[in-house]
Amino acid sequence: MKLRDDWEFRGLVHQVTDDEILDRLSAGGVTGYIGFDPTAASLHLGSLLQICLLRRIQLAGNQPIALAGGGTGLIGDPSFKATERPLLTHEQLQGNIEGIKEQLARFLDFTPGPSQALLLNNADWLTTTPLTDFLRDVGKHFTVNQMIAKDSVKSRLDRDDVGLSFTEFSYMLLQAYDFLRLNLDHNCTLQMGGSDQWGNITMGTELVRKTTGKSASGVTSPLLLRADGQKFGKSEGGNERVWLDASLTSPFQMHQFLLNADDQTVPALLRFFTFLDHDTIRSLDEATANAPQERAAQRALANAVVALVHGEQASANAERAGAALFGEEIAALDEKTLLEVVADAPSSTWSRGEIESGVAIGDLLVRCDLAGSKGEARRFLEQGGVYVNNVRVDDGATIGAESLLHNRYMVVRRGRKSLHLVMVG
RNA sequence: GGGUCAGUGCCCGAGUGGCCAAUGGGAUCUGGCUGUAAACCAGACGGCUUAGCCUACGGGGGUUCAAAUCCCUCCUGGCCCA
Repeated sequence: MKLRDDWEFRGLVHQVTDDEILDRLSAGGVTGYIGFDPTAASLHLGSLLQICLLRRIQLAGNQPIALAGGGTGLIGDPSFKATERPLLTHEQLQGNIEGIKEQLARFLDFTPGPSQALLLNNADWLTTTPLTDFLRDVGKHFTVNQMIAKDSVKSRLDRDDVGLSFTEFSYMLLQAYDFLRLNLDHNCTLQMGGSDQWGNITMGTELVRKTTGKSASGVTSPLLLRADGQKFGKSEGGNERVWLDASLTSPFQMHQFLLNADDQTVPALLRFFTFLDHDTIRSLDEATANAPQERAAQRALANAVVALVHGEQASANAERAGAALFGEEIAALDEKTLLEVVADAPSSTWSRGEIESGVAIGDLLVRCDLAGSKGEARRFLEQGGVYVNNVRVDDGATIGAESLLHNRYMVVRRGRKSLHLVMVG
């Protein structure tokens, strides 16, 4: 299977600077890079698509470079952002860089050879290049006229309530310089990224061409949208992203998130985020069409992605926990299984005395962090959204020792998916 | 620096002295229907010791019986001029 055919099947290509780049990648021997913004200490599900691209080119015999944006992170990418972003402190940035470098390293193969992955940090050259050299060598190749014409900043320039600082405006030059440096130092001839990076990527290919006289290529992947048009990657529990760091988004939560993917989006997710072969993907498409309630595609997706990010064991555990939580009566579980099922849920430890003397359900919710205030707790109760050990509880109820499972545990649930484990200790 | 317009609840955005905890939309949350989906329907959506009270309309001060609404000042941003 040639890379070109695979990528076309998967729909991974949105825009290319030149179509032949796909043939060169298919043949192998190309060095390509993707930059990762250190805006947080962990990468998220959206970045996983980009990570997979690096992995895909490596598997096809090319050299992938994962570039951590330690230098560009000091500035901030304004592409398609509605407002100016506050600058990260050097400390935050340093911490974020450490976090994402560690994550990136898990997905690529660093064993020496022609397609050995590299992990670089653009702070290494961006913070050491003299400003005057930069302006003469990089800035001179671009006109402000073309820079302000970019779609990525156009909306900011057209709006009459927010502006665009020079700092952020200059970002595209820094990214272009990254490409040039990688081209000169590592013979890198390809930059990939999400479709929002197209403008920045073409700045880079242009700079390489003008400086070296040689051509460089760019490939972008499509933006992933849910059936309702929302950007993919928000978790169900609010506005938080789905992180790759297990301490921010547990394997169980990630598994649940993917399991809940809607039918319209699953085919794309399977193609973007998994390495399953084409026949398997096609049969999963059919399964969704013929028996959507089985959610075979969602299950395969969740298992594959969690296994990729967190390992086979974590994936199996997450699947088992979900099955137990949504399929069986929680009170029937033995102690060991119960603890596995709620392993990811927040928990709190209570004294036996306070449980035995009875706790008002409203207070319980607030203390378990399932309600932000007593007023909110009352609302949940009135709406019938509160469960103790999967049994609905009414407002005014008092919870006592009789609710303890195995004489020690109590699973408090708000709504469909918000859990809390109460332990007597 | 000068002029001018603006800053409202998570976001957008009404409100120009009392009827404003503040219309509306979005997001979010809960329930219903389903497949632990989507769509759709219903409700909620500042806090509390909840027939009431407290805190809120960029910050501070003032006028008034009474201010998100008027005045002063400061901060922040857009646009125009220098």
